[in-house]
Amino acid sequence: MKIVTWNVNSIKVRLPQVIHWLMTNQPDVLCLQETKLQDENFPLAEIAAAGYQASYAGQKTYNGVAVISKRSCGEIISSIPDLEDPQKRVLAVTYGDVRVICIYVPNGESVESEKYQYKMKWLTALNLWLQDELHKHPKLVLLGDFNIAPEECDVHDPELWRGKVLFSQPERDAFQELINLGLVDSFRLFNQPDKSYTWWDYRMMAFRRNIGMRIDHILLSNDLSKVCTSCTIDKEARRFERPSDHAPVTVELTL
DNA sequence: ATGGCCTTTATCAAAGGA
Repeated sequence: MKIVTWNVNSIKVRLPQVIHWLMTNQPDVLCLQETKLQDENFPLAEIAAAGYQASYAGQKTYNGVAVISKRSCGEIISSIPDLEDPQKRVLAVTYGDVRVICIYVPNGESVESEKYQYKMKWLTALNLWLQDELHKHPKLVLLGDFNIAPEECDVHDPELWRGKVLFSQPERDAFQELINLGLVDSFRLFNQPDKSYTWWDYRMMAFRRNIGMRIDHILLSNDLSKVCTSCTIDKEARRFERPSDHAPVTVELTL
């Protein structure tokens, strides 16, 4: 089973790339963030023509998540219970006994901003909800754009980013608290190239200079980490014409 | 080096992203 996360930064603009990527890579499940469309505008027909189904929770202009898959899913949840939040950032679906939770964690803007407070509150609510989800679903995948670089090696210049949003200690602690629930960062189960990142700023020729951060993650419950055979970042997608600023991340599970 | 780019909605820029 091949499961992928990709922040596409507008499904409308990136649709040709998403279709191309689906046809080329044939994942079982592709989770998208920042679709930036209302549900009535979701390009279901084009995705169906590629042989896939889709569930989605979108809004105008901002945020929005979707899960595209070959199989139909059950048990959909599109918000964190017990969190009052109009922003569309969560989509949980089930395939057999595998729970897939696609998330788009708030960016936070800067550590001084109200958006940072919202981010931290959001992460606390996510953690509480995940405790329940893990009890209900021992085979669980939590994946998406976390907007957190967990370790020094996940940042091109840790000294420059120390204490800054995406790499501040409270955010890194919140990430660790998710790990402490019994989740594993699948990327670090395997030897990886140095300076592996999933996001590069559009500016400053950042991609060409590999000035990036690893902020998109696939966390696996213990049951699934045992059957994980790879986790890879597809840098080729960042080289596409008119690319997203994020690259897709893929895990393979022997299920 | 604090900004350069991209997307959206809406004008003759602004907001948000990370």
